[in-house]
Amino acid sequence: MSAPPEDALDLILAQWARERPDLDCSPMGVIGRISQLQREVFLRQRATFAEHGLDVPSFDVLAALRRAGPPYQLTPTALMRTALVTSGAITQRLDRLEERGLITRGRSEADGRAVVVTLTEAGRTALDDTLPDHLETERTMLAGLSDADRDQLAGLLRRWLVALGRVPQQP
Amino acid sequence: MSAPPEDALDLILAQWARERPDLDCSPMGVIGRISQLQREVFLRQRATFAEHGLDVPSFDVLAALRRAGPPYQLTPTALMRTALVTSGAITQRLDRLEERGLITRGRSEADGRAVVVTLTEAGRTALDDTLPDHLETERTMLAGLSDADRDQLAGLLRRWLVALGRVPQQP
DNA sequence: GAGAACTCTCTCAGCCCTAAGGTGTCGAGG
DNA sequence: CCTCGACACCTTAGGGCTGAGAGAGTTCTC
Repeated sequence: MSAPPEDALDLILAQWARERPDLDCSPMGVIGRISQLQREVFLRQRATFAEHGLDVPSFDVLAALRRAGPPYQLTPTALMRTALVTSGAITQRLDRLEERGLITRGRSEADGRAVVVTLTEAGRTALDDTLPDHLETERTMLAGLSDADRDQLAGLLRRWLVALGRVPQQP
Repeated sequence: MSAPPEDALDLILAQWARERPDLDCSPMGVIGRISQLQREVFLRQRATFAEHGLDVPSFDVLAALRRAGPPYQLTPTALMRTALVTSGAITQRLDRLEERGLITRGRSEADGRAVVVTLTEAGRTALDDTLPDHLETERTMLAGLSDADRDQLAGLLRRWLVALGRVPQQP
C-alpha cells in the first residue's frame, strides 16, 4: 500500500498514522525534515569552521561584514538583523571577535548611540581563507541532488520564506 | 538581467556576487534558506507550545513517547536517537519532565543499565491537548505553498536527507 | 527649545545545550 | 568464572543564546 520508509520522518509519520489516525500530520513531513537538515548543516559547518579556528556565530558576523564590501563596516544593529539574533548575542559575538583582533569597534560619528564595527585585515584574511572550504562543504552536502533538484528546492524555499513574510529590508 | 531580490538570501547572494565574483556561492541559496526557515519554524513552535505550558524540547520528548504507542515507554537512549541530542541533554529534559509529573523513570528489568521512561496520564493529556494546535501552527506556516508544492518539497527534502546518510534505524 | 518617545548598545540572570568524564552493568572469550 | 571492552545513564563545567532592563543619545512634537 504505502511505500517503505526512507528516512526518519517517514517512520515518524507512520507512527502518528497508527496512534492518531484522526489527525493529518502531513505538515510534519516538511517541517520535521527542515529541522533535521538544519541540524546536519550546522554540525558540518561547525566542523569546517573549526579547522580554521572559527565557529558558526563568528563566521556569520565576519561574512556579513565581508560581503558588505569596503570599508567592511556595519553597526551591531545591522548585524543583529542579518544574523536574526538578539542584541545581547551580537554584543557577545563582537566581544569575542574584538578580543581576537578580527574586528574593531568605534563610535559612529553620525549617531552618538551607534557603534561601527570594522573588519580588520586579520578578520578579512580569516574569512577569505575559510570561505572556499565553507562553500566546498556546502557543495558536498548538496552533492546528492541534481542541479535541477537544487534549483527547484531553492525556488520552493524562497517562495516559502516570502509567504512567511521574511522579506528583505534594504536600509 | 537578473530578477529582483525576493528574499534575504537573494540579497546575500547578490552581495557575494559583487564582492567575490570568482566564487560560485549558489549552494548558499539552499542552505541559507534552510537555516532561516528552521529559525522561523522554531520560534513559531515555541510560541504555540508556550500556550500549553510546554517548550520545544519537552514536546519533543513527550511526542516521541506518545507516538511509540502503549505503554508509552522508551529508554533515554532511544529518545536521544530520535531527538538528535546528547545524552546529557536527554537527562536534563527528563529531569524537568519528571519534576512536573509528565513522565516517570524506572529501572529496566531486562537490562540493569537501562532506564525506562514512561509517559504519565498527565503527560499524555498535555501532549494530546497540544498536538492539534501544533499541527495547526505547522499548517499555517505552510499555507503559502500549494499542495503540489508541499509534496514536491517534502520529496526533495527526503531525498536530500537520504543522500546525507540520515537513514532511519529500526531497533 | 523642552519634554516625551524612541533607538542603540550593553549588562545580567537564566536556560538548554555540548563535551568530557564517572559509575555501574552487560556479555563474549579465555 | 573472570576479565575486559562496550554500553547506558548521569554529572559537571562551560558556551551561546534569550529576555528584561538600564544608560546614553536622537528625533519628534508642540
